Amino acid sequence: MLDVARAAGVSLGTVSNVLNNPGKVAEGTRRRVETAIEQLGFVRNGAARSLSSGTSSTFGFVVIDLSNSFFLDMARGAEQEASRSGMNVLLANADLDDDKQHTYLDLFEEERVAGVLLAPQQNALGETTSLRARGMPLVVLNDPSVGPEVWTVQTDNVHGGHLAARHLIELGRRRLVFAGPDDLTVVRQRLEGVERAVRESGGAVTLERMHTSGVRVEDGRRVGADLLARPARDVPDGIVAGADLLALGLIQSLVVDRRLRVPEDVAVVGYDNNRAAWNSVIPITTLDQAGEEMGRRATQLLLAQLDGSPAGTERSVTLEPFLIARESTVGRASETP
Amino acid sequence: MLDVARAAGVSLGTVSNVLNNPGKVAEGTRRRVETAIEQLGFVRNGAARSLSSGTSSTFGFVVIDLSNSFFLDMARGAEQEASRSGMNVLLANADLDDDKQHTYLDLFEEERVAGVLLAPQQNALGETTSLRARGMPLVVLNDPSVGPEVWTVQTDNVHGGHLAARHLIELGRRRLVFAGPDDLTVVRQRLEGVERAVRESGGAVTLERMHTSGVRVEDGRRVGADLLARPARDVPDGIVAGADLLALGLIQSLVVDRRLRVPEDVAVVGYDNNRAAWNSVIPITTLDQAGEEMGRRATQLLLAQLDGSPAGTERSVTLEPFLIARESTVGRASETP
DNA sequence: TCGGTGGTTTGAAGCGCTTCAACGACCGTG
DNA sequence: CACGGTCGTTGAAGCGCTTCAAACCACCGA
Repeated sequence: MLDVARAAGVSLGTVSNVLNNPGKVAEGTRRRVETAIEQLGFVRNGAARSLSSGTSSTFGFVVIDLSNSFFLDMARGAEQEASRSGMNVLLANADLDDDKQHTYLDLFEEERVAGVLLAPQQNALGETTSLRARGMPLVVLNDPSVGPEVWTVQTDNVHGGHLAARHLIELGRRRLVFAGPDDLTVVRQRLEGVERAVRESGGAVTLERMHTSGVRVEDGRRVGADLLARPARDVPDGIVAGADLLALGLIQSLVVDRRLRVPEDVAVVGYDNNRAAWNSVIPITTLDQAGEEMGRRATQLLLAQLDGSPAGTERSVTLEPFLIARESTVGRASETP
Repeated sequence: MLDVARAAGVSLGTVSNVLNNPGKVAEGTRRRVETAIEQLGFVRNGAARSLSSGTSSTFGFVVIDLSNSFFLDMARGAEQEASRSGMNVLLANADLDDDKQHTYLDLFEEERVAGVLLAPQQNALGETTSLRARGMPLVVLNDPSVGPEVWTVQTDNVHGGHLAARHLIELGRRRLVFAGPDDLTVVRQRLEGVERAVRESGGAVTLERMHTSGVRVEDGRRVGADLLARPARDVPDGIVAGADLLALGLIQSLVVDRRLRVPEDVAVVGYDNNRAAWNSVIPITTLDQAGEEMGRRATQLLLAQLDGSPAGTERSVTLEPFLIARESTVGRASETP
């Protein structure tokens, strides 16, 4: 920077002003400095800048699994919102590994980013509190298990489950199945919503719980094989899958076998609006959690924290998921993309 | 850090040594310092560290489109390799936007990361040279259009196309189609390989070129619709799709229609080994480009640059893609997962 | 007793920037 | 003509760390 100053015949402070408060510098001087910067190919040292000013223009986003398009949507939303305020978002993929999640949170803390977003494995409580303790602005996305002192953005999974089941019931389905694993809070909440919808039907609708060991495509295929092995009277006419990949595998096994038609015999609803859902042979009706919107809102909360949020600011945002009806429940005709 | 020093009754330099050269510090002293660090919840300031030492422990990876699992694989591989040397990888998603790509490259340069990985939109030449000019270590992945002065990791697309076509020919297919857009260098190279394989067959095999406007699922469905509209004698018995999503859409439209069976009537080969390929109703035979391996090798090149690479070091790595045979060509029996 | 030795610890000099009090030149005003 | 105000500009004081020459301190063998 000193070189630039010399080349332009001004002092260090002036160069700094050109960079940070161009308004304060006289037209001619500014132009001279800019030319010098250009010619010397000067790029200011961000480390020095943030050390000196104590601020940074980047947010860190630790994502537990970027291969899930839901999380990537969040990242995209965060990026959008951040760039509106001249901020950047750097991503760290924890790849389903708790240690990595930890490592990256530490890294962002060391680097003194302006704030941290975290879309964690379930139950990130331990780490998040230690960050907050050091006063690093933090927003947690999609983790229902954190305490009220943490700023969060979530979706209402119970409501989503309710919507899914009601959709099937309104289509005339009476024997429902909920398929999914036991060990994910969000899946349990979705089930809760389904159960409520069934209860509200006043006995007209039955619900069976099918357990899977995870939410992968294979788990879904296994559910499909199970259904195909049943006598006709035990086959449900509507299924809510705990996640899209599950629904995808299920539908695939039915489509290949061809004895049970989707949606004529069995209507299927997924959850997440994963890319997988729209790329399926039979596009899957699903609950959109508006990942981008979550990312945007989370970033807004982060910005609010930076501005020394007014005391009354709400720390927690809950978004309502909405149903996207596709072929897997309503058939080809009335598809809404 | 001064607080830590005082709390432990030592000098600043000693605390720094505990952090960076623990071997140099006497057992007892070290323990005292560590306790103090623990108690005060001290986290060293990365900005100051990298300003002072002139080094950083993080790499920046600018990815043109993280929603493509191929690129995510690269990121995963880079991460693996980097962590073996105690480095971290921060991701920036350009989201198919050239400006963002530019912005993030600038950001990483400002932040003085230890090195930059770039998996660009085609033809990133302009930017990469400006980075190299400033001496920032850089490795470009998967862009055939950069010059020889840039360190790169690539795959041999011509060879991949050749493998794909040979696979079909060996299965007895004689009327081939190559489907894909014109405007992607990598796709053109794949076509080149296919053409060579056809030429090598000495006239026994015919090749038709079908143009698509992109490499999305819809483009593939359109190809499928086109085939279905043809009289039987004009239907190919083998198709090489320029990318997996294309193959996916194609297969879907055939599966739903059911007049053409895959692979009995038409065998389909994709390219990329995208997640979409293995999650397809009929798992897709595809060419794996070993994204993780690319990420690992790229990181190795970066590390080599940091170590002041010995003069003779190869600057460019080309990996051979390999074929993964799945149902879409070999049917259910002989699937290799 | 004394210089030598090697393992530890110290403290001051930066790293490249931002910030801010202070300075100077110039203007309009009383 | 002196004076207070403005607008631009300057330069020095840090920001929190690493680095490294120098100091220190037993302890050893001569």
